[in-house]
Amino acid sequence: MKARKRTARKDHESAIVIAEFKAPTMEDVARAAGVSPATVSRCINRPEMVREDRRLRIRAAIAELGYVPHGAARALASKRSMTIGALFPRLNSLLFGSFIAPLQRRLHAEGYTLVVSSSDYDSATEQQQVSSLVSNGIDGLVLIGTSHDPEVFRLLERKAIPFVLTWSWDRNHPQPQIGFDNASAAAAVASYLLDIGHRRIGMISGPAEGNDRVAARIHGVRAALAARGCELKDRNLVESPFDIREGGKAFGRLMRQPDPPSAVLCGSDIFAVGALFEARRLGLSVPEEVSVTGFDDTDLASCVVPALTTLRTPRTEMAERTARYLLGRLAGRATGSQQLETELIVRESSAPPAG
Amino acid sequence: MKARKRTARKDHESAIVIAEFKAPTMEDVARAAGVSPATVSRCINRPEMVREDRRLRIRAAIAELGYVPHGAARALASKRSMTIGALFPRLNSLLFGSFIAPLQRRLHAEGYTLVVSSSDYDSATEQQQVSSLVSNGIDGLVLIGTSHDPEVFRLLERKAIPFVLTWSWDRNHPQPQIGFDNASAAAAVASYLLDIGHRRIGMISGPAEGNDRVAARIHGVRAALAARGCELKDRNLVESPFDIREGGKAFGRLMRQPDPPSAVLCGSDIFAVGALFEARRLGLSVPEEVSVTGFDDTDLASCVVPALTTLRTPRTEMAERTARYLLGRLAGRATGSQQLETELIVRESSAPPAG
DNA sequence: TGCTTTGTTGAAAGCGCTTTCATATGAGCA
DNA sequence: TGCTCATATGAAAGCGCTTTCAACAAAGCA
Repeated sequence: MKARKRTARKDHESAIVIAEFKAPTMEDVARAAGVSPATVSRCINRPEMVREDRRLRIRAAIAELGYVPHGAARALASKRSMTIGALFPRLNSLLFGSFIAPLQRRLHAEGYTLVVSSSDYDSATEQQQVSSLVSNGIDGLVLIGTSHDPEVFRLLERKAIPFVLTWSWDRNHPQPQIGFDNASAAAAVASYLLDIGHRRIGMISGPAEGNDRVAARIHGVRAALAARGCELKDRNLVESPFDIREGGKAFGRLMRQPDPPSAVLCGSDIFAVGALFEARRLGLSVPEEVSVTGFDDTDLASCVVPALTTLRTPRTEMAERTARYLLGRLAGRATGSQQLETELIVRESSAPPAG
Repeated sequence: MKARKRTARKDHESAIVIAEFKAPTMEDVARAAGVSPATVSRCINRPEMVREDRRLRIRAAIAELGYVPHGAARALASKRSMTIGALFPRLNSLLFGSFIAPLQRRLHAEGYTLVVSSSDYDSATEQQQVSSLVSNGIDGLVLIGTSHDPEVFRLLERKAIPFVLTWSWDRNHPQPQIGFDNASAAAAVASYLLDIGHRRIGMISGPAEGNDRVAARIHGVRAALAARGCELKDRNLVESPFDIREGGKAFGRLMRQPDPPSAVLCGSDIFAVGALFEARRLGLSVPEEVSVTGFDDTDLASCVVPALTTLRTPRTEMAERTARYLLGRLAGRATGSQQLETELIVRESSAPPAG
């Protein structure tokens, strides 16, 4: 297992022998098992092609030498890296448990490694990251939302890398998507609030610029209100960074108006949780004095007191379908876009307006 | 840029010509720029070695062809993949914003890609994941905690892959570490509670098995209590999965005892937040009737009402130092273990016991 | 028995880069 | 002018694998 490196000194000086570890290669395994490297390779990749006795010998040799295949060499020779990339605008906790984790679990089960990175809501960074992922040899890519620089798609198509857009669904978009309709999901929440009697509705939204999901949610709320003869007044729509504390501040701003909304529809559970805490600080009781709704149905939503009325987005299912889609594409199967359903979860934080 | 693939049919049948995209290689760039591939390679990796006029020509060719280097080929030839692995027991939100994100930012700034994965608190999975990471060619590895299978270290040493253990600090551990002393951090919280008069102290802890950080925290609390003539009774120590709701349940169990603790020390902010909500449900006021402390000082800690007294762990600094350490090792610089400081943050959720 | 078919195997040719190594060029100096 | 030295370049040899391809043995068939 050790290779000896001889550093010979001139003439009669003593030779210095340095022992150093050299990672075993496939050739070493082949030699140890008494077969050719080609057979070792087959044994690893398509074991059924190798006769059983040799297979066992090879496996024993692999175990004994502690052989670990060289991924780069493999990728170079086979033209597939067995890694999938996922590029998110930001790596936040919301994503994690419910989307990235199942995605990676599913991919890993098929032998793929998931590489995640973030673009920080910046188009140039996104391009650069996609390029870096492509350079790293990803076999497939998961993107969030529909709005991306055309250059990104050009590169992916050029390299023939399968990709899929998630977290949104837009029937007019040409690219493969696996997501839900943010506009109608948000509209459902708004309609619910209208149904139980609210007319003065406020909204806390993420920054809409460059974020199609956020924009769609705002649009959905506006549409739902308009359909019932209401409107979302500019002063009742406040954009805030995705952060609990900022959500609280936004809520404060909304509620300190002379004629505050009777219900605040939050574009994210993050905001709603912040709003709940802020309401408590302001001495406003939820839902008696003001209703608050969230979006996404994160873990927190059901833990919080009062438990949040929110819109459940099918993140885990989305992750699983995304994995399946990509794996399918990589296996040469053609699959189409998929629209997923969302569900309004009514809990304790919403009620008909007082009076 | 298109390669033409001729599928010739026999004899006089017409030939079918299929145009397909072929990603440009370094050779294509070299040809376009009128130089050799070697020069293109140098232009990418050590631009100062290439004369300016050629450098410009090469860059123009790269841009024009949309050339993206082939990472696997690069890794194979250069023997470095420019990726760093990080293996966590679980990918939870806590880690994300405050540790993984800064780690990846720092590494990315130096041209490295971070690959994260999780072992699910399982030693076999961990080994397998390390092996997979090594196979993927990581140049360095970040591990959490001190307790790992010797096989893991063997493999890393064998392949001469620099690694570092984080989130813990144990002066008796031989491996390079960048972390903090969980035992004394937890002891600090316990001492504080003792200082303000608590004697009946309960603790909600994560599952200690196979988790050296959790074990150290319990140990620290025990030691601090013992030093003041108190003890952590078995019935006052409850282990719970890392989950808000479970934390709440654990709190309920603690408080429903005939002689409940006057302060509950939580081994994680997660538990403390759950405890806060549960207290509200039980009609217990915090801190008047029971003090609650957290651990880590996550975002939530300061947002929650009442704001959490907690122990701040230096996650971001740890990430930065971890990155610096690994980058240093990769640059051939030798660096040592580093112990980081923690800080007790007193907020609203703790007060002297009633009466 | 002679033929085709099926199942296993090894030799060898790359995959797209990096990195010696040798060479060429021009500058610096005497 | 003739020499050395520093600098910039290209040719070519791999990096460790996968994957044709051809070879061969064993099996099936007539």
